[in-house]
Amino acid sequence: MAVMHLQSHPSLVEQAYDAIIDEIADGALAPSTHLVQEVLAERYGVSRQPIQQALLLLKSDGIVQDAGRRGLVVAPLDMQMMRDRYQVRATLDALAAGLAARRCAASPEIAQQTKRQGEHILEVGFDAVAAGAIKAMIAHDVAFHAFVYDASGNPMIRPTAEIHWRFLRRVMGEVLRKSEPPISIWQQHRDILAAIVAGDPNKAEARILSHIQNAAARLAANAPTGDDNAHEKHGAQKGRTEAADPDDDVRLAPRMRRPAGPGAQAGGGWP
Amino acid sequence: MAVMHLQSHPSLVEQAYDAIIDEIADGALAPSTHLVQEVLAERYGVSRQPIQQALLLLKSDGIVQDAGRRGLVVAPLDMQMMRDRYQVRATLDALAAGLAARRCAASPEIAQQTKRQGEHILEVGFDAVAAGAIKAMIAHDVAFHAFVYDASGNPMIRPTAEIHWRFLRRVMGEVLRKSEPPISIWQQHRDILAAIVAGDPNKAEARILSHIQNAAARLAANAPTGDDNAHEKHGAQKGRTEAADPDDDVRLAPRMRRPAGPGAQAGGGWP
DNA sequence: ATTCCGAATGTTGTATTCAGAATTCAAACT
DNA sequence: AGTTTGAATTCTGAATACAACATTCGGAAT
Repeated sequence: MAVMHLQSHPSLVEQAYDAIIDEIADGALAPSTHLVQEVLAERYGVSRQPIQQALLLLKSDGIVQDAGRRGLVVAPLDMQMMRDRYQVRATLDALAAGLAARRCAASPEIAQQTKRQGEHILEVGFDAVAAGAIKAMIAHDVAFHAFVYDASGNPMIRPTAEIHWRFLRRVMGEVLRKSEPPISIWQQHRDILAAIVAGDPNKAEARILSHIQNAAARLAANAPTGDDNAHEKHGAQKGRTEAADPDDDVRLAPRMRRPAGPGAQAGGGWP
Repeated sequence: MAVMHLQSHPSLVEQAYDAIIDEIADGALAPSTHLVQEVLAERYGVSRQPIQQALLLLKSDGIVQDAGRRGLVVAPLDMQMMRDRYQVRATLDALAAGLAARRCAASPEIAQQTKRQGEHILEVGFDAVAAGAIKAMIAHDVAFHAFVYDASGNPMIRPTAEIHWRFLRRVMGEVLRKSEPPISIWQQHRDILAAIVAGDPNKAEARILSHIQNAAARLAANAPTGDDNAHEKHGAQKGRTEAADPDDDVRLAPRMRRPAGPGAQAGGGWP
């Protein structure tokens, strides 16, 4: 791969973190690949120092793990682990959807605003499906669920769930490609949003739960081969005129964030 | 504070991480304290390098945050945030308790083993309450809930919840000290365990939920003063013949862990 | 006296160097 | 031939060095 120079301001550590996790997510760095600091440093045109720090973060996430006595490897993608993470995410999503519904029930203004924001996300989501752009579909899926987390009014839900998204992202592309057209996903999103805006917590929870169980089942059905996979993908994708559209790219929150900005939310007391 | 020398094998980064988070948890480093790498490095007798990396990890946890243009500060302890984290934890604990109950219902052997392990934890927990040892009580409380996470059979729950424990630990001491004797906490633990072993998921979930709501309410009632607090504590505690008993200390999992050891769990497919 | 400019200082991010440990390779020995 | 020892190499963690930038302090100009 060509040497690309990173630039400062988002610190080199953050850039290295993002660059590496992206390469892992889309298979350019296959599971069980040995990661050598020097090699990565050279690839990104920086010293070993920021790479080492980025790897430390990745290791604390569990995205990479130490290999035997020396060095790190890309964590193998373990289907059981993915199911476990889907299950945790389901619980968190249900919590968020329920809270969001309650918030909408409590305040018409919030309901109104939630409706507007949600519908905008739905719109671009449907567009991505229509266009058949896999990466964009993933990005907008992330965006929809992040929207639900935020709509809950509990700012701790999003970062808690994001850890799992970092993993799930590794298999979502595969699943979307193999399974039937994902228009149903966005129909479910539409229904979830409707329940939230209508202020019906039970319905919102139930719908988002079945939505995620659906996704998990789809994963199980299309389980990528145990250890390494997703190789042709990268080559095949290179052809596709490299994402000019800025949201045609999967964006998670930057690794570093402050837990709650001043006045991030008014949040009523928890029942 | 005296210069204490850290030793290698648990890497200096990990040791620094633990040392700093401990000082934050028990108030030796008050909220909003400015953290200067050089100072910490000197205090622990290491170079800036491991300190910088430990701070990076702490920052990614949200335990410290950047202060304006330069430097880091200990995150102020925000009561709203604590409530939000309790809420997330409640959901995760309920998930774990429900799953654990289902597992017990499915297999008498597992139920038996869960019962034995759980009762042992209860025993030492009650002892700690009887002895009135605050730090030990916190440690055993952590141990009980970690036990429930593990009993769920979903190994992703524990690390997800542990993030929140790292914060909650900062206020638990305060709350335990101020509120009525925490014997009721351990009675609740006993009841939760009973429901799990009996294989009753609904009851287990309901009980652990009310247990945590209870704890959150206790926190709200004894909210430490907005920004800085817990100072006499450290001085007063110094007298108490520094924890000879190894579990007389709050132990969370080390920051670095592998997500799922080989054969960590057999875990049946999620419904 | 107050304000503005600039030098001195402090602090961080990044690079480079150093030391120790693990792996590899090869030659020597059985 | 197979095994074993040991030296060269590779790689990581930690220390030190360096450069950019922000803050502070002091003096000069108004």
